[in-house]
Amino acid sequence: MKAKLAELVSRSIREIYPQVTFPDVQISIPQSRYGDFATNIALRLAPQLEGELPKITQELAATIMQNDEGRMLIDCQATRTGFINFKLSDKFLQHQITLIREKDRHFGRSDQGKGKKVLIEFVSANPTGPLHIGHGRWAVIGDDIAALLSATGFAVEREYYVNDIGTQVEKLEESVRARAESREVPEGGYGGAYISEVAEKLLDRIGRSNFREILLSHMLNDHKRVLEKLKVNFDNYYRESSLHGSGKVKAALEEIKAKGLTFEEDGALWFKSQELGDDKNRVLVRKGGETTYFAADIAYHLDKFRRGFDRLINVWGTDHHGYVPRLRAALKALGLPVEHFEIIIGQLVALFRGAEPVRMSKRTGEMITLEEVIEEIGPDATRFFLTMVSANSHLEFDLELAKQAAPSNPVYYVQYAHARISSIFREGVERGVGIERSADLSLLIHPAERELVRKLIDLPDEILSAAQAREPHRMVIYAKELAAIFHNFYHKCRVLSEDEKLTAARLQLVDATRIVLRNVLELLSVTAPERM
RNA sequence: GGGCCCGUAGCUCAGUUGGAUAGAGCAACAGAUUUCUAAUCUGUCGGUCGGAGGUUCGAAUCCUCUCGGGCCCGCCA
Repeated sequence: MKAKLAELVSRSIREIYPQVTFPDVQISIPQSRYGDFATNIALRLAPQLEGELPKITQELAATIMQNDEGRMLIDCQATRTGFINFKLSDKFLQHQITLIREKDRHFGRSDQGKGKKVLIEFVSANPTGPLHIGHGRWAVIGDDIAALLSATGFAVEREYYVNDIGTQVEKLEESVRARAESREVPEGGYGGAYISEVAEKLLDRIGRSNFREILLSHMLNDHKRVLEKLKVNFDNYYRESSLHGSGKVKAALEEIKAKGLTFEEDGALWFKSQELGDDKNRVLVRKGGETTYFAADIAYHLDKFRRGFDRLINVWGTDHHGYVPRLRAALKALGLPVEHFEIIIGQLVALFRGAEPVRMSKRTGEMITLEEVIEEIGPDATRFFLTMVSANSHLEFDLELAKQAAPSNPVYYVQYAHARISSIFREGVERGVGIERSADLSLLIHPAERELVRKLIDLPDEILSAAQAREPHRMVIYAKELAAIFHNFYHKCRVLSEDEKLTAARLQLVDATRIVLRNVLELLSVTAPERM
């Protein structure tokens, strides 16, 4: 919709001011008292044109109106402040109901991505302990971004990088073995209660030569199992060890060496990351000859690009933000397109029960796991709450609120709108009233009806901008707003009534609403219930 | 000490990449159902956008400084 209007505006500008070069036309959604859409283009054009702003604005508005051959607009107002406000015609809006119902599941989707390949890596938690609510947040954000990109025409793969080698894994194994033999866990090992549980479960296999692999599979499967409860599924689990086995780490290091970007000091091999924007140089090969995690990660990201992805997106927790410059430095060193490598940093989650903070310290072992949260409040509320807030804001997650079947709980509020619609159709069936093939949509002239259709048609723009910004929380906001507008409509406009024609028209509107609500919830992997 | 994120209504947060008189939800208060689900709706109350400078026709948004909170600063991953 925005693109259509922008095109109309651009065409009109070229017509009146052929000599002017102008920036992309921005179409915004103003407060409803101004109109359905607006543009500030006259404000931005005025300095170049030397004319008076009101005159330019008015000229442009008049031309736009003339050029609107599709009769989208009923009004196009120039304001004194330099805006041009658009009002869509009722006829145009009413027709959108039909289009939405025709597109059904496809409504909102687009092909902007043109099938470009995107790899999104997220969670990638160490297999050394249970997932916590923070992991849940990165998981949901990553999964939602992937869904948004799919919906906008990208070929997306979800990947989980498994840190299956190195010091942490060794410590894990030592800790489990110690517990299995009723010894104290070694210094710097893992001491949580889950270690004992794992030890107990794997006790009969602890003597096997491949015990470490058994242990790793166990931990990884546990993560998979929990993530599946959240409806997060990965296309690939990429093992760090495979990079070593295939010689990819060595090869990557050779490439960096060949560029003269390494040096030796204290028996270690260093990467001159400082020359490429990092605040210090980093070790690639340790004194003892072992490569670092960083070295493997370089090889991993090189491999991602070599696998043919146009764009890489990583979702990391804020505790890894300091790692960003060195990895970017490494990609630069290898001549990879850093501008196609994005890292989304997700801030932490603070859990509450009402006003009481829930402690989640690893040390005390009293950590609430992600699985416990899902069990307590359910996958829908978990996903919804974890998506609700922008990734770079801290999230205060109130378990009490998320659990409540009350209007103050936004998940229920949105789902209830969908259930209500389903209920209307159920009641319609009882009364022998169903959706007709055609209806006179011009009967939909109530302000609440207009407002509802007006909101429905935003879905494609909302998905597109949320995808481009990698900000799934916008979809939650949209869902809440749409639900609010629907509930308002529901109170003001009775759907099933004596008036058969109006009933037929409203059923179509309500059906379109159902489609949009369901599509949004589906995008967020939250269920759209028919009854509550 | 340095880096990243945050600071907007009593609380939790939006704010479309610099535009109009800064918006929601919750809480509080006052109302609404002979009706398709009251898990709902309507209205009222509520703001020096942490603070100070600066850039601009225009700043919550950009720059500098400053205060407060979170996270990080390893030859761990």
